Amino acid sequence: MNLQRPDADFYHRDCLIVAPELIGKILVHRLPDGTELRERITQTEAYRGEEDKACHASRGRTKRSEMLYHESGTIYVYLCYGIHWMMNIITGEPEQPQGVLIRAGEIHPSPARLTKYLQIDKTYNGQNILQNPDLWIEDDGIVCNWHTEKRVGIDYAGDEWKNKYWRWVMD
DNA sequence: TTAGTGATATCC
DNA sequence: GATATCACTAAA
Repeated sequence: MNLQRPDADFYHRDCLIVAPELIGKILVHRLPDGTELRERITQTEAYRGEEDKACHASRGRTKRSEMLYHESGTIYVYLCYGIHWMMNIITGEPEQPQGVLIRAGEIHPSPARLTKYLQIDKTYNGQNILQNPDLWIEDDGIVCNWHTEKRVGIDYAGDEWKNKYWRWVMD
């Protein structure tokens, strides 16, 4: 098997390019006891810039949205509804807030269940996925077909932004 | 359909 | 300091 890991150039592109390319890749988390949890990504969503009303950076740079402005490969994890951890990977240029939400995996088809299984929480917020020895993306060469849909759970963002087909789903 | 849950942003 | 909001899930 020919395993590769996406490098800095992979993430250093627009989120609209990176999001579909993450489909089919495998997210791996190695626990302190050596156990490796892995899950193939089946769904992603792009959040792009301060003008994207659905993006956490739409209200400017805050303590929470800070990570969106960091260099590509930075991991952005935040707590939603008091219970659920959401994991994003930052893409594109620094200072241009954008990222890709890991929305679902093969076994755990929702963002919160995925992070729960992989045991990803705020301790990873702000770390770089290219530099953390215990968390990485693997490419086993499988190419998947996908289609796009509207993003979910962002009714507050207004018609222009909530109707964008910025969600990628594996077929 | 609705409760659960708590950090964050925004308003006094 | 107080309140409203929220990129969700599970149970009913």
